[in-house]
Amino acid sequence: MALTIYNTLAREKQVFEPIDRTNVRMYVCGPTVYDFAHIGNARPVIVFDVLFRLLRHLYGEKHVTYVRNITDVEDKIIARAAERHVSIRELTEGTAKIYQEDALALGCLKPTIEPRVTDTMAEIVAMIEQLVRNNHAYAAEGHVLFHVPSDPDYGKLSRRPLDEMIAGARVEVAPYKKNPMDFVLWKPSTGEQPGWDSPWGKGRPGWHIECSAMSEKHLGETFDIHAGGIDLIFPHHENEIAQSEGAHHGKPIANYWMHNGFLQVEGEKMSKSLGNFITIRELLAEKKFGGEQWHGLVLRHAMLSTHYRQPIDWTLDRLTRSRTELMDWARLLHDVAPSADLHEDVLAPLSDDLNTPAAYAALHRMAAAARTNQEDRAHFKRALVFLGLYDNQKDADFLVGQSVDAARVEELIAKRGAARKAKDFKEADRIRAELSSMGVAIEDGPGGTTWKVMS
RNA sequence: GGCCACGUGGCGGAGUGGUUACGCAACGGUCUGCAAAACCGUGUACCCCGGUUCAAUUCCGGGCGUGGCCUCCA
Repeated sequence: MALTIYNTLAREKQVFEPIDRTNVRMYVCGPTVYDFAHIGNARPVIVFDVLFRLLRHLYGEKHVTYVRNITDVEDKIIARAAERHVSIRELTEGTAKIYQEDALALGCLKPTIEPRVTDTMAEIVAMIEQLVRNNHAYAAEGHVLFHVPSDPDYGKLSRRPLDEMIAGARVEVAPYKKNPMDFVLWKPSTGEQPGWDSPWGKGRPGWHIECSAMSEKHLGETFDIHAGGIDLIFPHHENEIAQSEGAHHGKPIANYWMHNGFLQVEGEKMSKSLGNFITIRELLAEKKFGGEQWHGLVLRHAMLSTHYRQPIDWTLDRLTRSRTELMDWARLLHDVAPSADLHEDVLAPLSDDLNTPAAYAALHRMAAAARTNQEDRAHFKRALVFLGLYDNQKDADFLVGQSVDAARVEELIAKRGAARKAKDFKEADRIRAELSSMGVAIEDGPGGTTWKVMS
């Protein structure tokens, strides 16, 4: 089965052909750890985790290297640390830890490597020196800048003509820039600002160079897939290409570029000013969205119900439905042993540019079959586990922060059973209503009365 | 202002130059003390206007709407 990927560089779907089948390499731009990650940040984390899982399935677990960086040097970090009167280290360590916990709660596998900018400083300096030697960069007033006109291919990812960008530039151009488009590779640090020694004095890296340096360090000069949010296409990814390919004499940095679409909340742009800004942590642990807490796998299920390149509207309705469905599946699959092989009906749509909604159609067929057949249950469970959507939870586990007194429920069910036996249906219905008011639904089946928590 | 993406039935959401997924909700039925679950059945949608074509939701052009980038926000 051929894997096809929509390559932003080519603006078309292409058959994926790895450089080295025994070491397939992917890089995803991770967070700048100055604050909690929001739900929009969760999208690439989840989506490209599915890609990681798929590649591991296709090429073998030991033959895929997934790098997701943590950017722990950046001006927003400096500002935030000063605001809170904590050290930069304290801020970045704490934020990075929460990010990693969030990713785990969202059902994501740990990346192979999670490099930090602060551990990559020597490589960053070396790459900048190489760019200077290759006449792609110049030093000026303690800064080192990438000279955009030195790269005739500049703009090939975002497909923006240079002259147009310069014309549209709204920022004041720093006087030391040879060209308005030139961007910073290294900038001087003074006073309290974190800094590292370099040939250009004490300073710190610009925004884009860290990804070029970290990807080269861990994946080599050319690797297979580079991914991130669509808003990173310009300028971040464009500049990464310019840096890496400038340093490596034109060798491509990555063969395939993948970008996930944007997320909105209840039909509006998520922003602090609109008051609809929502972090992953708030969804998981606080009752801030719809007055409820949400299980990480419910969030994952909701996120994957739209194709990754489409815009997604993050709504309460979507989460509620995702939870209901997951609970239904859990009732079917709890304690079922998964089958060894992954069903082709799920694999095929995933292999078509991660078409998760089409894969979900297959899951629904499998769910229907699983209701009557043990073998189908095993296949269905295998598929859900593969997608990271299920890890043997009970249905009520997906109702976070709600608790039901199980002993009391069982007691009422027994009383109702006695009333039914005595044909006192009025009393039986009263007890049903009482349970219902507790949020418990009951079902009389051939094996007795079962109950579930209503979502 | 420039560039780009998206606009599918009540809702979510794939996909396709002709045979129109899938899920939720709704409605009808079987079953049930009543229900629920399960099962069976019902519902012909593709923003607007032109164009190409035997045929367009699908291709092209224009418009409208929503969003993104151009301003170190994924």
